[in-house]
Amino acid sequence: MTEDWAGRLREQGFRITPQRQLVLESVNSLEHGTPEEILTEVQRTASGVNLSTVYRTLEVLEGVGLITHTHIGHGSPVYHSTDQSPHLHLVCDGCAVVISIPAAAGGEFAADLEETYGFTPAMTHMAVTGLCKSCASSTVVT
Amino acid sequence: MTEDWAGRLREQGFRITPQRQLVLESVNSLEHGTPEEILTEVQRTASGVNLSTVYRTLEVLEGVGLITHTHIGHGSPVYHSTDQSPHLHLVCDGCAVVISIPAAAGGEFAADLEETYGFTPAMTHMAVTGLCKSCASSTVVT
DNA sequence: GTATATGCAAAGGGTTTGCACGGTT
DNA sequence: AACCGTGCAAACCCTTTGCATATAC
Repeated sequence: MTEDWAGRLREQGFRITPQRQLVLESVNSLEHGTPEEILTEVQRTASGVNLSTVYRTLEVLEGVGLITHTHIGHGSPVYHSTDQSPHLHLVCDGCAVVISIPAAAGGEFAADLEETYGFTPAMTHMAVTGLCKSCASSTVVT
Repeated sequence: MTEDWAGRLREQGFRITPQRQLVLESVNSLEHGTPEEILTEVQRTASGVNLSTVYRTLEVLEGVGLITHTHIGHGSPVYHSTDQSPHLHLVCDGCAVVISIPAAAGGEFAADLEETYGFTPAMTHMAVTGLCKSCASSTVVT
């Protein structure tokens, strides 16, 4: 975990609270946790913490750059520490498995979009959906 | 609009109703409409149509292959006719503009994912977020 | 006539917000 | 002591569902 997470918060005028520490630790340990999952993890240590606190805390932690989130399909976004090396998410529409791959894998595509359309993609922010190997071979087309 | 939309529905055992026609027409004319927007458009002709009907109808129309949807960030998905040539969506985080580009633009990237990870992406299903040219140059980083 | 589609209203998931209390600084 | 952060509950948005009625076939 970012060693100076507390300093990071203080610098920007935020206070250090047990909730913030616990949420940050949970984001780290879960790796791809939704707010609900993060709450559950936090509550293993501090059962009184509220879901709204988790949402507010995630916003703060993201604001100071300690975490980011990715939209992985229809449900809640998932959060991860910015300690992790930047990665893209491949989400299988069949079995919902999430494959993380180095952000560099999208480098050429990103450069292309930049050049051709003047658009600077943040490809880590939205997952790429599709079918994983096993689901592609056993696909049932409705 | 797909000339034989009615046949397409009938073939699969669905009935032809004014609502289905109106929803399909609205999806066509709006090009990137959310369910709510589609309802509003439909209601210009038939004010009594209900939002739940729109949802159910979109599901049916997508099921028979007349329309598809794309997730464009946090809000509701947007629907488009399958008559349109397949395209990717670039969505600006700054001004929310949606740029449609030929699906072919992602071909190399897709081939790469396939080869390296055995993953077959459906890149038209999730938008690519990022910053458009003008927002990239005037970025206010909070 | 029969089964499907619709309208309505209620319920459901996920997220945000107002407010008073409690904790950090 | 002042102010920020939290818990709680209510509100909110989007979507789905149960049910009785209406409609396409």
